[in-house]
Amino acid sequence: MNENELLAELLLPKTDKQPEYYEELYPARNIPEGAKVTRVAPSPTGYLHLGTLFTALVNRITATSSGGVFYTRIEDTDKKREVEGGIADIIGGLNRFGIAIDEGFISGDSEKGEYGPYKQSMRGEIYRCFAKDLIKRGLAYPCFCTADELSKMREEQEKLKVRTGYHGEWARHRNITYSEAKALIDAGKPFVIRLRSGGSESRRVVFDDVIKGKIEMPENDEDFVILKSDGIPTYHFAHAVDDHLMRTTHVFRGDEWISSAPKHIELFRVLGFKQVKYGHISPIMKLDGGAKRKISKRKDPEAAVHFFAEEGYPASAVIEYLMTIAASDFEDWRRVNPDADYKLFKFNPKKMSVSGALFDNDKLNDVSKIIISKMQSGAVYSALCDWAKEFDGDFYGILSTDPDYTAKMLAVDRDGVKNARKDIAKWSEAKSYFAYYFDSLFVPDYSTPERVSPADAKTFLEKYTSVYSESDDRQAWFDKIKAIAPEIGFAAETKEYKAEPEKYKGSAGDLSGVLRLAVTGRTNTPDLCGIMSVLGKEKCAERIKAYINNI
RNA sequence: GGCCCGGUGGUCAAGAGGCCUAAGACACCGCCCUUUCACGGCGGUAACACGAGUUCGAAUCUCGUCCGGGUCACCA
Repeated sequence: MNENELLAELLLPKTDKQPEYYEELYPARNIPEGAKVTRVAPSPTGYLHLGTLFTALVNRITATSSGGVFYTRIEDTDKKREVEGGIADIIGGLNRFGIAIDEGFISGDSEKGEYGPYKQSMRGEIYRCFAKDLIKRGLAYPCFCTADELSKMREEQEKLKVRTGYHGEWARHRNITYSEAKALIDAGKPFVIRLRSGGSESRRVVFDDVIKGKIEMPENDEDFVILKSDGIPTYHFAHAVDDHLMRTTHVFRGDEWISSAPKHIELFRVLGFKQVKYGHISPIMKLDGGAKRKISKRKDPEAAVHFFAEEGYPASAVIEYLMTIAASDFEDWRRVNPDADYKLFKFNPKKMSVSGALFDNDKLNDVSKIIISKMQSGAVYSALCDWAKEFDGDFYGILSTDPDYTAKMLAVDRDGVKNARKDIAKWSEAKSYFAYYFDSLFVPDYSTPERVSPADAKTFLEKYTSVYSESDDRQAWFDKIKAIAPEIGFAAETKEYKAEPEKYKGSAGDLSGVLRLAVTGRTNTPDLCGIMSVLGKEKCAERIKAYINNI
């Protein structure tokens, strides 16, 4: 054995597999030409965040568009930051948003697929095997520096105004010999394994980012850590080993990774792996005061995807909105395919924005309104109840008191209508939106519309009450309003009023405004005729009476 | 500070030297339609960060400035 082999045995004595073993264990995937293999590799240090969902979506749609595979891998190499239940929350969240997972973790505690294990903490031997191989080939070595020594070194570098980091002359253990290492190990000193970088700051690495295009940077020359002192790999090393062995073709990840791409590229090279393609995604931003900044899980409630569930945005609305950010040509496609599943959209990473998009709540609302407006009342009923059950128990109690009534209420202006209303954007708005259907939520408004005096309103409502019949269809219902209009100085037709406004006090439209106010306490509601028929004659009469008595 | 990435209306964005008098969507405003509210239709306000250069011609190419973001860990 030569010195390097001796060192490898000394450092990782129990690791006995060769890289070839894993290469054979995880053969090239049998997928069509051009199919892309992508993944999302969350670290269970918190709950599912918007950025992770967005990244997952982009990876998912890339795989789907190319007939490839999308898998999940858990990056739990940092035990200190791990959060209980994190995996279940993240994977469960992905599931709820309809991000189909072909392989890897499909729930909080189960995985499937031939390329596992899909949790990094279960892959220790694999990393060690590749690290050992690097040591044997003289491309990695142990470093015994303590955190303290490292920070002293850093201070010194800062004082000298040289680039900080463990590189070149500063790489203290770079030339450590077998016997030196052995002495330190025998003395019980902990160590990490560092890459012996062959890079130079004066040379450039160039890579073609599938989103951002050509990126050119100085080579990595840092002897960065690949195996931590507990034998667990750093992100960089795990990324190279895992994505190679799992036969990933494309890695879409947050653009905060751009700066470490040279490290990754060097790793792929020394390990003899085929370089994966990178697509660096710009972060979703948020306006804070006047400044744009990356959405933060600490400051912004919408950073945690849970927020959208609480607000009651349909999961599909959030995805639809994210798609509009992900692909600039998505909305064009949507116009042509208004009802198609977004998964059919052919995603082209070149159409992704290179600068970070500001999270636009107005746009989300609009997208969500469109989605809800297209739902039939049955679907609205179950989605609304599901939401209320979880987030607004009182409202759920109200909704479920009389399911038939609730169903009828939701059908107004929805089922069998050509152009459905774009009204509510999220279920949390429903309570106030539908308030007038329930006495416990109803808030009367005893004002009158602009062109209608309280006296006329009273007269109109008194006349109207005597002729109203619950069985009136829309036409009959409105004919009755029109019949009364001329009796009190209002035009029966809007056109008549507009033609000769001085001749009338207003039009039948204004009078229906009175009726609306009396019955619903609102100036803005869906089809009033439909509402009144759901409410029932008695309830309507009661509200009208109260209104008359109070204006 | 070094190194990267970016900068077109309030927001998302189209744009690959002449087709730009700069598309479309959201928001906002107006009009039309309309029983109300919507939907829909039509229209409007509003942008190439700045400065040099290259070119007959620049939103587009180059350089500089400014501004924003990211990153410089035994975190991912």
